Order: sequence, then C-alpha cells, then structure tokens
Amino acid sequence: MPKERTATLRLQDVAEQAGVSLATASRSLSGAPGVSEAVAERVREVARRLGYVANVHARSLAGGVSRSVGLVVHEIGDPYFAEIASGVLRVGAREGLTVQICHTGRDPERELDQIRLLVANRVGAIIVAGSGFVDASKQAAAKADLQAFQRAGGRVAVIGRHHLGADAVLPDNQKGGRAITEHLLGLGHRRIAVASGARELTTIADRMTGVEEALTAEGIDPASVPVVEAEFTRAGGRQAAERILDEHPETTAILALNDDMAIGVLSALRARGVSVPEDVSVAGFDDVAVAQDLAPSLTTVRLPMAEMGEQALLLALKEPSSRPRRRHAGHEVVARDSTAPPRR
Amino acid sequence: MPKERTATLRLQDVAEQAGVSLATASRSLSGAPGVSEAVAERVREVARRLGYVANVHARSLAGGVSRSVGLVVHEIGDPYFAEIASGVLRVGAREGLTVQICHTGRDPERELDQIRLLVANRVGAIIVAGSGFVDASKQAAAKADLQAFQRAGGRVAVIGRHHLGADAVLPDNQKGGRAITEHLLGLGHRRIAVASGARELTTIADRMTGVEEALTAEGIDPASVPVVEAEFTRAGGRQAAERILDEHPETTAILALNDDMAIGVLSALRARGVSVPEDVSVAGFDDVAVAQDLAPSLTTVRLPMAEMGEQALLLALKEPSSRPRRRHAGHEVVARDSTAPPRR
DNA sequence: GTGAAAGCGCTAACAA
DNA sequence: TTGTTAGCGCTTTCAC
Repeated sequence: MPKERTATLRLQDVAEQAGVSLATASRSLSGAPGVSEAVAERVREVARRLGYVANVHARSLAGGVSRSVGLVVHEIGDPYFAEIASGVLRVGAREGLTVQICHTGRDPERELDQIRLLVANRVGAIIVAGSGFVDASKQAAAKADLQAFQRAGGRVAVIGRHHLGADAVLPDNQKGGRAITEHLLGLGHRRIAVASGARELTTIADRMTGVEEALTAEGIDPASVPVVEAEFTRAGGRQAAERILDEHPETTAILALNDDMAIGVLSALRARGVSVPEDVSVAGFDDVAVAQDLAPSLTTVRLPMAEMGEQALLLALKEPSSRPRRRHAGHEVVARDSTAPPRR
Repeated sequence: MPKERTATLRLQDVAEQAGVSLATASRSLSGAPGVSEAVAERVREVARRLGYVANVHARSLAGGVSRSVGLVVHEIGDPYFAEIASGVLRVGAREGLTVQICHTGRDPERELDQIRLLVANRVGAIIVAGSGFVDASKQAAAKADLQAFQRAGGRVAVIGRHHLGADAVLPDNQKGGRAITEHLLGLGHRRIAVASGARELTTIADRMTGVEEALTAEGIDPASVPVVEAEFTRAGGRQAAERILDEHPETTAILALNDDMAIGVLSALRARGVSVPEDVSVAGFDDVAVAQDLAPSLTTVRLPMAEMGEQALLLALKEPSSRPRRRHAGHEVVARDSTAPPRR
C-alpha cells in the first residue's frame, strides 16, 4: 500500500495549465452548468492531455456522493453467485460505477462485518445476494446497519427473501419448486426423495414450500416424502444420495434443491452403478452453466441469475420508494436427459 | 446514490463523547502509539457503543493510504476467473482490504478504462488477471498507466504472462501444455488435434509451445498436427470439434486448450455419436470444478486458480522490489475417464 | 460566466 | 501522553 505521498496530478494543475480557476476546472470536468462551452472544452482537453484522473476520495468527501456500490455474496467461486456478480458488474460498468465484492460464507457475523466495511467505504448502494435466514433474528444486526445506511441516503437491494427492509429481487423459489415437482409427478413419479440444504435458509424453505404444494395438489402427503438435509454443495449431494439409496431404495426420482447438490447426486448414483434416468430420475435447481453439459444433461429450474444481478443494481439506482419494491425474477423448467418416466 | 449530506457520525462526535481531542480519538482507533491504553480503550468503547465507522475517503485523503485493491478480470462469470477472484477475496478479507472487481471482456481498451478507474479510486494495488497479448503494443497504454501508478507508490501484480512490467504469478501454461500432450502421447496417440483459442493471447501461445515441445520430442512434426482456432468458449469447442471430425476423421485424441472448450468438444462428440474415450480421447486445461463431474470425467491440467489469486494479492502486498518478481504456480495432469489408449 | 473561499472527515506534524 | 492545527483534493455556495 502506498505510504509516501503520491505525486499525482491534481485538479489544481489542470486548472493552472488551462488558465482557469479551480472552480471552473471542477465545473468543466463534472459537466456542471455555469461554464461556457469553449472554456469547458479547453479544460477537458488539457485534462486529457495531462492524463488527469480525479481523486475519487476527495470527490466523494467534498461532494458527499459516491460512484461505487458494494456486492455481498456467499462465495464468488460458486457459479450461482459468479453469475449474479457478472450481471451486477455489467450494469456497473455501463453506469460508470465501481463494484466492491465481498464474501460472507453464509455467516451472519461475517456478513455484518462486510456490510460495515462497505458503509465505511461510503458506497452509494449495497446489494446483498444469497439466501436470507428463516430466523429473522440472525440478520437483525445487519438489518439495523442497513436501515441506518438507508436513512443516511444509501440505497440497498437484496436478492432473495430477506428480512432486511429493502428493495428486493425475488427468485421464483417457491413457484420453481412447485414446477419442478410437477414435472416429476407429470412423468409418473410417486416415490420422490428430496436432497435439501439447511432449512434455516429462506431459499431452501421457499423451494420446499413449492415442492409440498405440488405434492399436496397431487394427493401425496408431503410428510411421506423423504427429505435428506445435507450441505448445499456437491459433497452434500453425494451424501444425501447415498442416504436416500440406503434408506429409501424404492425411490424413483431425486430432486436436489440446487444444481450443485444435483451434480453430487449424479456422481453418487454413477458410483453405485445406478443409471440415470433409467433407474432413477434426477432434477436440480438454478441451471448453472454446466447443467447442460453433464451427462446425462440435467433437468433443472432455470433462474436468470445474471439478470437478477442486473435488476438488483438497477433497483438500487432508482430513487428510493416509501415502501420496499419487489421484482419477481421468473423461472423456467428445463427438461433435459436426467429425468424420464419411472420404470415401475 | 446519496445526494443529500449524510448525517453520519464523525470522529469528532466520538471524541466529544469520550472527552478527548480529535487527535487522541484518531490514534486510539487506528492503533497508533502515543495514547495510554486506558484512554484508548475508553474511546474504542464509545465508538463501539455509537456504532461509529470511519470514513474511508477522509482517511485515505488525509493519510494518503488506501485499504483497497482492484482486480481486473476478463469476466467474473467464467469459473476460471471466479476461482481466482475467490482467492483474492479470501486474502483481502483476512487483511481487511476491500476488493473492487471489474470486467475487461478481453478488450484492451476496456481494460485501460477500468485500470484508470481503479487509479482514480486510489486503490493501493491492482491485480490484472487473465491472459496477456502476444503483441505487446496492445497493452502499451495500460502498461504506461500501471507504471505511472507504481511510481506513485501503487502496487501491481499480474496473473499470466503480460508485458506490463510488474510482479507476476505465472500459471504453468507451457509445462502444462507439454505434460498433457505427453500424457496423450504416452497413451499411444499419434493423431492428435488441438482445439485452440486465439493465438494472440499469451496463454494460448504458451500452451501451444508446450504442446509443440512434446510433439517434437516424440519425433512428430508440429506442423502436421491440426490446430483449429475458435472462440475460447464452449461454443468454440463445439465448432472446433466439428471441424476436426470433418476434416481430420483419423484423429484419435482432441486436446482442448481450456476446459470450457473441452466441454464443448465433448458435447459435439456426443451429438455426433462419437464415444469418449473409446473412439476419441479428449483432454482439457485448467481443471475447473465441474471437470470431475462431467461424464466422462475430464482429463485435464490442474492449475491452482484460487491459490494463484491469493499469491497475486500477497505479492502485491509485499514491499516492491527493484525488479519484477515471478512466482510459478505449478500444475498437475489429472487423468480421468476422457482419455484412454487409441483403438487403432 | 468566473473566481475566492469555506468546508467534507480524517491523519500527522508540531506544540504543550 | 495529549491537544492544536494544517492540510489531503475536491465540490459548492457566494461574490463579482
């Protein structure tokens, strides 16, 4: 980190070169009114020639405005969040905004720390992606900080169902859960098992609600359906699949609550010599890029991740409304090769 | 973005509440020496109680130091860069650094814009990930800006071979290219084809150099090996595979120069009814997370992406040396199910 | 239309 | 050990 005073160009230098005052130079470069076009153009020309770039810190300190936004994700290495980030960065670049990204590891405490850091950085907006917690108290502290941030003029948008009192982009978790279950039921499956992540996450809870709706509508008691809870990862999917195979050998279809788990399920089935979709059908959720490249290609629910990222930033860029806005993101069941009618 | 002056807490408020001067409050919170532990603790307590967070802009303006770094990637939605970013964020969080990420889309002009933006943001360090260009002039402007940034006290680290005059983490592209080719040759393949990306990228050039070394060592004329150039993506891999199948039906092994292309190759082969590895072996490069989950699982060269990200930030955090440092990242051929001895 | 000057919130000399 | 004060580079009234 630079310690010694950096010898960079200041606006003062540009002003002197252009033979105008600091104020005029400032106005010229920020496009503020009250400067003749001729002078403004001259100043801009000088700035360009000198390679001047304004000091964002000074600018934001003096003007109280910030051209940067913060994005809080679980883990950027996870394709789900990488896609969301991609959407956010795209809009950010278009709007000339800097985007700061940070990890939470789904730990409310780290989340809080990161949010505080973003507030300290005086970002103009904060976007929280990733699942909320069913237990609102887990994010109570974050909520308090975000509310204070909003009162101070900051903007907040979340992706997913949170109890954070902010504009939200809502993935179709419940409807998607219902739709993918209907797809399985429509194929004739009656012995379905679910590979689930931690139920304390709203993402999981909502997807499960959808699953249960579809089950009930078909006259199946949700309580009769095995739901194996494991980590929301490949490894978790593998474990879940093994337990399902061992404890519920009659299962004809496994629904994994995200693609990562579905990939783990596929790998466990392969290892056990269970063929998909002949012996067991497998479905996922999210439609990460690789879902189509697996063999068999994965039937899943497509969530428009990148678009959700874009929407979230766009929401955050709007004037705040009196009540939190909600945008529903849509979903689509993508039927591929991993699901087929059951044999029996 | 907040327009109205935000009514946040200032250090002055904390100082008053604690009954000390601004300077003492500053020292207490930044851990500077010259304050009695008792007073420092009291100030910290007050700050905590009030929920005070220092204004980074004021801090960096006054102190000339910055606790943030910039990361320049091709596209964050690409798993290769997402993994690198994950490594950078991990170290960043540990060091209390904010990380700004931006896209270039492999366009030198956008890269330059983004670098300028980072400089304007007075980040302490800039990390440029992604391939360099064989033609140094394409990044000449970026180089000039980065050099100026370094002279002004900023730190720069690159991942990959660039002509940027900065510390570098070098993926084992050449050695890896040689090793994976040797793997194919070792299995007995003599009719190998390469699905390559644009040769203007150093990543591709280096991997090809390794491939050619191995070929030559085995007494095969590199010029006799078909190299199909296409986009460095799945779609590009698909196209390349189709051309290889059409124009060089005798091919027994296809080496794709990254996993993304390899996935496209696999998908094209599947569509054509060509079985892997029985009819044709396929190998990739990078070992992105899904490589192991494909069917057949993909033989590839593992590059420690997340670690490369960590290393790059660590390099950038060190004191600058008189001459650019180089860190070699290592590689490992991971033999999986997509390669086997040729039939014929 | 242009310039002078007062801060923005903080750090770092320099005094006490 | 503590306090006073002068900036950091910019935006923004307020005069002219």
